[in-house]
Amino acid sequence: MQKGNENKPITIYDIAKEAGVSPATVSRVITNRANVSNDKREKVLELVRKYNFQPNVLAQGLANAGTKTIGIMTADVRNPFYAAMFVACEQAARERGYTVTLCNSMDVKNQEIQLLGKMRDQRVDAIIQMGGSVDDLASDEEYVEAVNQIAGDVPFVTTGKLDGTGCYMVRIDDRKCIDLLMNHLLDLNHQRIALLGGSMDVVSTYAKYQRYKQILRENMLEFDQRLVSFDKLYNYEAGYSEIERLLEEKIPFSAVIAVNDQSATGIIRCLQDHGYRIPEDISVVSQDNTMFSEILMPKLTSVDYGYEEFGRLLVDTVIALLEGKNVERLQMVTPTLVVRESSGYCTGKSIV
Amino acid sequence: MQKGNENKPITIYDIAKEAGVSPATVSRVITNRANVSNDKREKVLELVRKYNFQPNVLAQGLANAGTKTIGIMTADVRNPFYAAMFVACEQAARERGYTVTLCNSMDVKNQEIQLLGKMRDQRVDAIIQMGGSVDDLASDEEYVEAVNQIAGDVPFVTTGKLDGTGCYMVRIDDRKCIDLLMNHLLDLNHQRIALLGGSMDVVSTYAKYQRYKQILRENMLEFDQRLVSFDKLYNYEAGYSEIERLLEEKIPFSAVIAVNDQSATGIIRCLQDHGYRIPEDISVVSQDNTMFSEILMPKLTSVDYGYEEFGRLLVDTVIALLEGKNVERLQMVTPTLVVRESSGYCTGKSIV
DNA sequence: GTGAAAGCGCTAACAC
DNA sequence: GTGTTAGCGCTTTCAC
Repeated sequence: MQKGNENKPITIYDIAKEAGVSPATVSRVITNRANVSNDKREKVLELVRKYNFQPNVLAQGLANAGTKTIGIMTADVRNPFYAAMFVACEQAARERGYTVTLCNSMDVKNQEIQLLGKMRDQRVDAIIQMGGSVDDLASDEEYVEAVNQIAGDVPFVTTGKLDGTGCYMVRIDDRKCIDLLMNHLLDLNHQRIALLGGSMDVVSTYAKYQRYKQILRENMLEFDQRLVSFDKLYNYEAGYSEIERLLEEKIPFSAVIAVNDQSATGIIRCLQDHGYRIPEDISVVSQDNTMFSEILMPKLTSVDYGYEEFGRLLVDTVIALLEGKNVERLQMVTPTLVVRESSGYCTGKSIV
Repeated sequence: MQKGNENKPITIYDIAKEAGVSPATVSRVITNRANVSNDKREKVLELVRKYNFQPNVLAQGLANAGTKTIGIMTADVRNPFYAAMFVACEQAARERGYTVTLCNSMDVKNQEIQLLGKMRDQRVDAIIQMGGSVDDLASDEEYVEAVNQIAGDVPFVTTGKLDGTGCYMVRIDDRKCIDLLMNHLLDLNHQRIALLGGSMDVVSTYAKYQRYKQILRENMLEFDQRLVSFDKLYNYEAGYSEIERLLEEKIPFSAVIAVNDQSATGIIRCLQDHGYRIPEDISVVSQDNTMFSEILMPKLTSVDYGYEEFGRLLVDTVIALLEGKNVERLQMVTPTLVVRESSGYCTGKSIV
């Protein structure tokens, strides 16, 4: 299968000697960066195939030719959203001849900065960051500085934003997410709709909140501050405690939009713990459409981002940048709605 | 924060010049591989700190000093088990001054072989593989060859096994998993216990099956072939369809051991779809103790592996190997049982 | 204990 | 077009 790995790995010198050309010529054909006569090119290519030759990436990197690797930083791959995104990026990169390398910041800013440094030291060609400081509504100054300094000459693309850094953004259309969800719920006759989980310090959450209010207004529906979360996390517990708050304070509502699938899970559990049926009594819709959506009881109506295309777009953007092409600073990913079991028609005016 | 990154990155030559020593000496102190007089060492160290100097890993790698990176191959990080393991390894590696790099084989053998090659080309110092061909009961010949050839001089450690490769194994004690689960269930008066999901072509699953039969025998309980899965997958669908089979064929049982949390999810959903209550009617216990266990309704009784220590052991093993230490070929991780809501006392002889 | 110098494998001027 | 040569930044003999 693999040949020529018997002893020391093959180098361009070996190829050059056997082909009767200079190492430079070999380099030229494998990098495809200069003209080489057809016969020499063929000869070299033949040997490359024969020995299954792969240029040493370390040497290539050292010689300033780039490492063909993209550094990806997520907040935490254990979150299915990031896992899905990472795999999508990995696949896309693979197809384009790039390698990816992953690190998790665990949402700790110091760690983020350090990892940025690590990536630079590894000479990644570009960096993609998902989650962490790039989600901040107000970009952290120190982090901005770090990115400017460390990733200064390396393309930096993110699913969030980082004011003052010339980073490239590939973002989910947050407004559209809410449009999808609200229209679905309004069609089902819901009027008292909660918006639960998450924090207004996060760009996307804040944008969604704004859109939510706007739609309410457009539909002459009352906006009730108590129905929305302002400074919560994005996990199970946040969902659980927030819905419990509504229940305990007896704030009426018939539907809830969860900030993501994990919080939706907590919301549903709490509702069930309190004896409510979903969607008969209360509808719950969510965002992210991770594996949880399929697996929960009831299955979740959730907004999907098209992970595969999302990842591909991220990687394509990085590569376009690397190739010196002109790229839009901000690109949008359009979400779609996947309707499942957790949302239904609202019969009563509002429950609770 | 970070200093000295203004222009071109600092090199050992810069340090050497400023310290009034030779580059070799600088190298000696940063690698800590030879004796250097105390005053020079101090001087160098001071400058290293001053400039926050980090040696170029590419150059180090090229000079055959290792890259300080561990390649990790999982079947699919979107599986919470692998995600948890990866993060655990990443943390452990970080603490020991190593970097990790992740790739997903998607359980495709050709891909696995290719990725092995990619890792070699990246000059990883060692490889950790979790899932994929290392889970095969009968190791695939072609894959064995690939590992021997490609990863020949690179320490190779896995959570599975690979006969004929001198790989190192850090494995979960499969028998113990079943002991924990069976004892728990037997204590709860269950007699008809199903073993669902997974395939007997997988080492761990097979070992568990053997142990299951043995415990049945020791307790004078009947073994019913129809109660176990032999060639299924490890996902939601597998769980769902297997339990449905039992239901449709009216095979009596009062408890089921799921091969993992994902299949447990399918099992529970199917049971609920058919109107059974858990654990009142049927107990479901699982393995992996991933986030699903906490989040499901009911919460899952599941076997935990101690991800953090597991990851640490994996990484420690790798590093011990790299340091030329003597390491046991096979090390065991001891699982523990986390009892939650999905298992309860069996009142009837057996349900269905 | 310490420096000089060769070499790791590749790329990119620079000649020819 | 193609070869020669000089790095890229580090480690490691080999002398001293």
